[in-house]
Amino acid sequence: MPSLAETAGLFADRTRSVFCQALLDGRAWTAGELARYAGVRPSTASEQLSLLIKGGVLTEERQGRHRYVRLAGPEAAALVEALASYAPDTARPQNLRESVRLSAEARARTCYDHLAGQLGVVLADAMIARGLVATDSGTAVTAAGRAWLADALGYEQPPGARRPLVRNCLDWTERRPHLAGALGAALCATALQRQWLRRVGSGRAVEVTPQGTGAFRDLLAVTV
Amino acid sequence: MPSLAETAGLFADRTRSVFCQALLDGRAWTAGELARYAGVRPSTASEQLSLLIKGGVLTEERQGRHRYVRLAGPEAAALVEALASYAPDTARPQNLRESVRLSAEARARTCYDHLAGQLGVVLADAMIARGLVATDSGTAVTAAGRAWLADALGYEQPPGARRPLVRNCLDWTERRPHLAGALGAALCATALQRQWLRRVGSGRAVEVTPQGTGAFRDLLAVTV
DNA sequence: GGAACAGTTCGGCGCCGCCCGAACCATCCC
DNA sequence: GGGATGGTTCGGGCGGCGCCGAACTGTTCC
Repeated sequence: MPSLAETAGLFADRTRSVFCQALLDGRAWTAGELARYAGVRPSTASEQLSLLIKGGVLTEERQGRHRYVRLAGPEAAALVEALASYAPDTARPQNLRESVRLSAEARARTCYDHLAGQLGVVLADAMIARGLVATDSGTAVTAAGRAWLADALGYEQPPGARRPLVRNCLDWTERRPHLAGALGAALCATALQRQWLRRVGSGRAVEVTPQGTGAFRDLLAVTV
Repeated sequence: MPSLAETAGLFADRTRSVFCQALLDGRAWTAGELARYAGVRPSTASEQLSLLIKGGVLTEERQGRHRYVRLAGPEAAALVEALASYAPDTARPQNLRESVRLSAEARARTCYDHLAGQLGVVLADAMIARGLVATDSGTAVTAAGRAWLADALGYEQPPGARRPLVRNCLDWTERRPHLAGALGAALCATALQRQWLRRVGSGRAVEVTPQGTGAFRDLLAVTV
């Protein structure tokens, strides 16, 4: 059994922590993707990934010449989330503000590059209900979904893209899946850019703006 | 807002992690006590404590020439617990075993050097009910409690001891207090030594042995 | 005032950890 | 087979961090 210091040490490095936060989307990334994303050489990424795997934070899956890694499980993800969202609130008195922040994050927050919290779950439900995403065999974007994506968000999947368009990401507060993947990321980016959402406070919480309420109703027939 | 790596770095050191685990008992320790406990010089302890305070993990309270520190709050304690109890379970398939481990820890586990979980709470209730511990003004061991402690556990408070005999420690799973302090530590140590309890698995879970069931019934009139 | 004690600050030392480049292995594709 | 690509291993360099001892400040007690 590892000591507290050993476990913490796994995350106490910029590169490794960036890896873990990227993997919070639940996907399996290749070593090269992570290296480029974190801005380090492949050799460095390889070493750091091996440490995280040995420490039980990640698991790997070899396919041909690729090395896919993902978070080892919900506990690992919860640990990453807890460490990432730990806010010191050095001045204890304002418990009120702290609880406001936490409930704001429960309502709607970003989960690395897509949306989570109640908002993320509601949007995922709506897209499934409207037939934009199919869940019968795994998770896939339907033809209607692709059209919607191009039409509503102006997003076309770049040719040769590795990242799947859509992927379930279990929400650690809601315990229900929301949508990650390129679709989730595009939706989140568009919503922030067009000011359907704006970030509140210094954390990861977001809130729906008035025009956002209208946009989400028009696009997905949901009230948020 | 601190980065994941910064937050993790606060715990990624042997000395600082030992401090945090000691403070899991909910008490306020002085800088000198922690230094002796961790086996480092006072100057080192002073520096490391300042880092933990600046990082929002601990809070300090100066009284005369003493510097008392304690965990900053439940979130900090939860983080320490999560990091300390993170078990890799590298082989993912056995989700069953994992859930068994977690429920075993909820029933009965060690909280650094004393007992927590449902078992810890039940024992604390029994000791209060039998008048061994008084909770009217703070928490204190009664005369009967001292006699019981000497008689049942063979424990005498060493002269000049700093550590209080008993102290409430809020349980993060039960949300109710159990007993920490020298009493809790002595009880836990005795129970393990006399095989009233034994550790199960590689985590912090313990289970009550058959002779333990009898011992706890005889000592405290509780069935566990 | 003087002595004992708790804690802090500072300089310096040693080690460990992160990163890179280069060389190397394996896989895929033509 | 040959070339391109993904990944690993190894040696080396550099920086930072944790530790200590020594000197200092502040508190308590006689």
